[in-house]
This record gives sequence, structure tokens and C-alpha cells, in this order.
Amino acid sequence: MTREEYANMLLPNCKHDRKYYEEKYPRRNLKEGAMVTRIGPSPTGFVHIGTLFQSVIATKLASQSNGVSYVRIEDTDQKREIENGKEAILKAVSDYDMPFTEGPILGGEYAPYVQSERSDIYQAFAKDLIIRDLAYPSFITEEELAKLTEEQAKLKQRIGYFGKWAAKERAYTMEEVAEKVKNGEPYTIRLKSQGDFENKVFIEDCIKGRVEFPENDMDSVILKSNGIPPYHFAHPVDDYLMGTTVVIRGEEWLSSVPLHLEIFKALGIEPIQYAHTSSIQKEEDGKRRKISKRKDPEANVEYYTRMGIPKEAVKLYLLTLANSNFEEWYLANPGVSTDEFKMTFEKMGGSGALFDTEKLNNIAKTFLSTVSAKELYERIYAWAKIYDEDFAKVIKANKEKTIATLNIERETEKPRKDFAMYSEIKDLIWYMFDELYQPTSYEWGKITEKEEIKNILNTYIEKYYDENDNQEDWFNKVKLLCDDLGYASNMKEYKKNPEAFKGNVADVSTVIRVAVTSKSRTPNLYDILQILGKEEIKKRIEHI
RNA sequence: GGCCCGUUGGUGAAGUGGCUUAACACGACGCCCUUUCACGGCGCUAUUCAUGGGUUCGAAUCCCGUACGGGUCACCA
Repeated sequence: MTREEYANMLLPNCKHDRKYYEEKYPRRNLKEGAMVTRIGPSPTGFVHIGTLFQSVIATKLASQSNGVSYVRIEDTDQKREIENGKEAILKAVSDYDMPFTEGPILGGEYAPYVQSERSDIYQAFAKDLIIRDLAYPSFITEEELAKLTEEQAKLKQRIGYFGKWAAKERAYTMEEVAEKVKNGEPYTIRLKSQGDFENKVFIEDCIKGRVEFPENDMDSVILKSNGIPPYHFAHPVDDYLMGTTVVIRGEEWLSSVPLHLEIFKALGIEPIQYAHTSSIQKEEDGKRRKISKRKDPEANVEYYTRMGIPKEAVKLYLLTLANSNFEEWYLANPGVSTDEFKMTFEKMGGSGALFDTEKLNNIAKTFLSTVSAKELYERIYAWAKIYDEDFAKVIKANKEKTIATLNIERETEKPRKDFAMYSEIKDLIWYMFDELYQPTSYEWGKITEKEEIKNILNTYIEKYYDENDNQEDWFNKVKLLCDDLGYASNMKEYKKNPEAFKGNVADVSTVIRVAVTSKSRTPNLYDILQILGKEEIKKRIEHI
């Protein structure tokens, strides 16, 4: 039996050889400096904020260098796969306007972009390794492996399948293997490591700098018994074939670099550049940890969609986490597209950043304050249609009124920054709508006596309120009302001699404000009254 | 436990041997502006860069040790 026949026996379903695929997927023709980046999310049914973080970096780096960025679905673990998991990722990426240039939906010359559809490719490369005696079949069972680990732990030795522990299986002759295969024993394909733990290897990581490790000496599995590779083998093969120039991935992968380096070497491929990003962290009980999909709702991209945090704000925040100088640049260049910002690896932090909800909120508020009332309306409506149907109905029936309300103190040089997310807007403007106006309590200020409140309101509406007044006239009338009833219309005079008055114009304004909205804190009162209209105001006052 | 990464304020961070009495932004607090709130303005928030030692005329910045935090050691990614 030749080694080729041997390899064919081990991988009987493998249709092509390595050369076939290398010819099918020629090297990319790139301009000098063009970067090819990717994200490799797994369809676990949960789209992690980290995936979005990598996406921001990958797409930005590619676009600013006139390169390519693509999505590759890494679904080699069918146990974890969840129905529609792939779709959820693709949807999130498109919802957030990540400008990838190739992928499962976009297509591209290096398709398929889904690993489960590439198993023949991996087998072809594994076969090459078997032929060159750099990989071998392994029949060890999970139980035996667990026992081995236990034994190693007891002996306080390094844990893993390597060196003398793997010697027996490495030494099988082709005939012995053929016998086992004939008996139907399941097997994996393992790398026949040539590494020595005493030797050093290193990478020049784009973010972490030079990192040195002991060489890999583990005989890692490169093809599982179902013929599909684990990540460690799929990564070198895919990124080689698909022409990736920089692998951007989380720092949890840093430790497996020696293995990947050895696989590149065994395959006879130049290793590619790595950029290991630090993971987004979260603090709990004074302890930091990697943000967890179990415990932290904000780890899930769906959370932002549900809360109605504008996608632009999420991206902006991710950008500030990615590059420490982004925020300053953004502040210094108002109105300039973020496409103009030049992202660099130098400005990526080596340590993990704590996720800061306050900061995200601030970014969201600032962003939404720059959006027109009409556009804001459309955004809220689109959100509410999915997450708050009742509210959607109300604002649809009162479209102009809603826009007018959202526009209060908006078209000014320094617009209000009330809204950070669509989900909290209802709580902020509900009192403007008849349909929703059912106050449970009134937040009266200094003046609390019912009789006096009624007196102020009735005098005001009968003697002073005129819908046609502009803001200045309107406020002058409120002042007249004050003079009329013994309140100070001038704050300075009031401060000089508070005893001379029953109260001041602020107290009176508060009465009107609360009577009409039930709330003590609202945007500009004049605008609110204008939008509500005299009839509605009267109705609300009578209700007191 | 082995291997690897990290450590500047409440948070993100600037800082790459003297220009740092440690920038900028978020948050907190205070004052001012003001019909409330918000916006805005001003101020305050690290005598010190985890810690011990070393190199140097000089260190947050370079070197070594220690501590602490994180990651990883699967037929998961």
C-alpha cells in the first residue's frame, strides 16, 4: 500500500486533492497595502457584541486600505449549532450596516463562505498531510483520553496528547490501521507534531507586539471522526485559501498560536499576520471578567435592538473602544463621516476595556440630538412597531403632533439631549397624548394648596392665555398673572425681598406645567401648550 | 498547576527617558445661566501611574522580582 492509497483509505469520501483547490482559488490580486480581513462567527443562536466589535474593525481596516472584508460562518461544531443561528448573525451584520464585501449572502470568488460546505477542502489538505506523514489516524476514545488527562494531572505533568503519550498510536503500521478501519473503529486525524516544547516560537502580533511561546508539541485533532475539522485546522486552510492578510480575533486565541503556526508550517504555507484584540469586560462585585453571554444582557446584540439604542451609536461606541484616539478625532471633526477616520493597530488597547453603559448612553443621546424630528419619528415608529405596538398606534395616529413634540428645543444650536434609546421615549412624552394621558400623581412644586392652584389656573386660562401669542408675549402674560395674584414676576426682585411675595414666577410656571402634564420636569412649557392646544389644556385643568 | 496577556482616576484612556504641577472624553459632585428639566459655561475629582528593587543626573515611560486580574490547556469556537 502506498501512502497515497493509505490516505485514500482513511478519507474515502475526499473527492479532490489539495492542488485542485489551490488552483480553484487563486491568490488574490491586491494593491499594495490592501488588507483582507474577516470575521468568523459561530451560529450559536446568540450574536455576541464581540462579533460586532470585530466587524467594525475588520470592515474599517479593509475599506480604508481598499481591501476586502468577508464573513465566514464557522459552523464546524454541529452540536452547538442552532437553527437560524447563521441567519441571526447575517441579519445583525446587515442591521448594523457593516460594509463587508464578501460573504454567504454577498457571495464572492472564494465561496462557499460557510465552513460546513467546505469539508472536502479540509479533507484534501488533511490528506496531503497524511501522505507526507505529518498526520495520522487516532483511535483513542474520549474515555481513554479523559483517563490520560487525569493521570497527567496526578503526575503534575503537562496535559495533552503529545510525545510519549501519543507514541503508541503514531507507531501503528499502515496494515494495523487498515485492520482497525476494516473493523469499523471510529478515528480522528491528528497532526503528527514536529515541535519541541523546549524550543521557542514567536509572532509579531499587530496589537500585542512580539509574543513568544514554547513550540507546539501536541498532536491536535485536525479532522474529527465525522470528517469535519475543528477550528484549529479550518482556520489555516481557510485563511490561506481565502487570502486573508490579517486575522483579527479575540485574545482568547492567543494561546493557540503555536499550534496554528505549526499547522501552517506542516502545510508549507507562510503564516499570516495576527491581531489579537482584547476582550470587552464587565465588572461585577468589584471583579472584572470577560463579558458573558449568560450573565450580561448587553453581551447580546439583540439587547441593543430591543432597547432601541441607535445602531450608529453602538458603532460609534465600538469605534471608541477599538481605537483610543477615535473619540477625540470624532469630537474634533463634527459632521465628518467616520469613514475619514484612519484606524490603526497602534491605537488598539492591549488590555481589556470595561463595557461602559453610561458612555454608550451619552453617545446615543448626542447622536440622536443631531437627527431631525421627522427622522427620529420614523426610527421610533419602526422600533415601536416591533417592540411596543400600542405606542406605535398612538404615534401613528398623531404623527404631526409627535414630530412637533420631538422637535421641541431640537432645531437650536445646542439641541436637547433627552433621548438615548427609542424604548425610553414613551416614558418621556406620553403626557402629550390624550390616549396615554392618565396621570397617577401630580408632581406639584412649592404651591400645593388645591384652592390656590385652581385659582392660578382659572385666572390664567380665562384672563391671560392666548393661543396666538408668541413665546415672548406668552411669558409676559405669565408675568402679568403673577403680578395680578401677588407673585413676583421678576426673580431678582423676589430674591431681594422674598417675604413681600406669595411666591415667584417659577412657582407659578410650575403649577401650569404640572397641571397640564402632571410632571414637574418637561421641555419648554410654551411649546407644550402650543402643541396641546387650548381645548386640551382646559380639559386637563378641569381634571385637577 | 503549565503556558500566555495585562495592571495610569469611578470608567475609556493620552503618555514611547526630561515639554507632565499626568491630556481628552464619560460619570459623580459643586457653582453659574435659567419659568422646571435638559442644554451650555465654569470649577472640582490621581502629590501619582499595582508593588518592591535596579539602571540613570533624571522613569508612568527601560530591566528584574512579587502581587493581583484575565485568557488558555476539547473530536467548542
